[in-house]
Amino acid sequence: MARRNDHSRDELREMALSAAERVLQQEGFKALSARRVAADIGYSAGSLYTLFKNLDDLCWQLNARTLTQLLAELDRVEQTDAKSCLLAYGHAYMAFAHDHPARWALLFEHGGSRDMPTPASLSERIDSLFARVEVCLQQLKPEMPAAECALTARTLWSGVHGIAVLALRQKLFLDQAQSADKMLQQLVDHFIKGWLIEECRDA
Amino acid sequence: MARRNDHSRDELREMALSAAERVLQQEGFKALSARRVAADIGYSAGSLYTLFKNLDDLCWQLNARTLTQLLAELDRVEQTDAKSCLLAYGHAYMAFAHDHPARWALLFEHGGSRDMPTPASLSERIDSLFARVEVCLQQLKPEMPAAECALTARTLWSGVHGIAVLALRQKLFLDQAQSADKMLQQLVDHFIKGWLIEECRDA
DNA sequence: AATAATTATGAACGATGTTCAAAATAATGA
DNA sequence: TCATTATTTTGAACATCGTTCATAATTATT
Repeated sequence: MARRNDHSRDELREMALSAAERVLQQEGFKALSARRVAADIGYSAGSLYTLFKNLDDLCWQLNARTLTQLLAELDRVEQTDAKSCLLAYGHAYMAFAHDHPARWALLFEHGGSRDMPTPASLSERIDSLFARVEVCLQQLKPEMPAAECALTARTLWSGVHGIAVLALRQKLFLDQAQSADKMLQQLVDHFIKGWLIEECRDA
Repeated sequence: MARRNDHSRDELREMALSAAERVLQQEGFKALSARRVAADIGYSAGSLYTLFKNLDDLCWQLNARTLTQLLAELDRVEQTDAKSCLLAYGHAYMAFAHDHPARWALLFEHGGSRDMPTPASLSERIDSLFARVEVCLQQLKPEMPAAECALTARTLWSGVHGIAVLALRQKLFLDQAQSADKMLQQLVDHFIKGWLIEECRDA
């Protein structure tokens, strides 16, 4: 029953999001609740609804943060050769998924219910991710029209994403970890090769 | 408070699973609850716990049914040419995901929390799915060792899965529906081409 | 007909998301 | 300095959730 003014509104939002990330990381998706997050930052559950419209809103904002962090990881890639760069992106992507499974899963499993549209803050970041892939592809095929470039980038990256999903969810039933790396290598390798080679007969 | 014996135990389980599927299909994941399913078959919530260990158990059994239905869809493919067959599998897979979004999503989003292992009834069916892909690949490269075949099948199918995921979740931000089909075509086409061509210089 | 075995119930428990009147504090103006 | 206004935080309340379990109601068996 009080105003404490210990922190600004933005500080509180930041604290709440950090707490939510901590809960996700350490105790998984099922442990994430309004009361839990509120308790972790020393406030009551009702207070969260001053900072966020509802829990969905908190998740959207959380996802935006996750994506910026993921993009930052991708930007640590230093390969200049286009294909090596794509592979390094893939590795970074899968490493991120592996290191932050709950947050990464939330990225794709949240908001799946109804027509609820993905907020712009998210779609911008996703586009920015695809843009990095497009740059690599453009480098491999300079004369390629932009539309094809966008499509191809999404095809290739969907493949990388799919490997990450099934590996993380353990739906592959091979001998675990390094298979995923091999698969990534295979995917990028064969896809790029097949994409570049137009001569050499139509198989 | 009574025994009615209107239906056998197995009939009841069947009714409950069907009701759950109906709820998922018509009202989405968030509408699925023990009380809802029980009410839909004219029983009380507590009765469900005579039929299933808990809601997770119901979901596992539901997923097993979903997978058998998916496999049946795949078996309607009639292409004999290996590559056309793979493409047809891909189309069938994505059509299924499109037509049964909630049940399909449950297949991959359920049980993601902890070390809870995928039950054998599920992993068997998933293996059976991969087996179909392996047959096609084996046909394209008869001399290929089984281990490589298994890995390649999973790589290719992860790609198909990834396209389905991102298309369904609308994380691609192209002009929707037919892009997914183009992407599928692109993926299978380029991946297979790149996989088959070993001569023709190493790009 | 009496007894045993089964099956369905609904109340109960703790937990969830969310709302909102009230309470407590800070800011402001006198 | 004090009264007033504006802001912030609360905690109780509501409906819902998964789950358990003693008990009631019914069938099966003796």
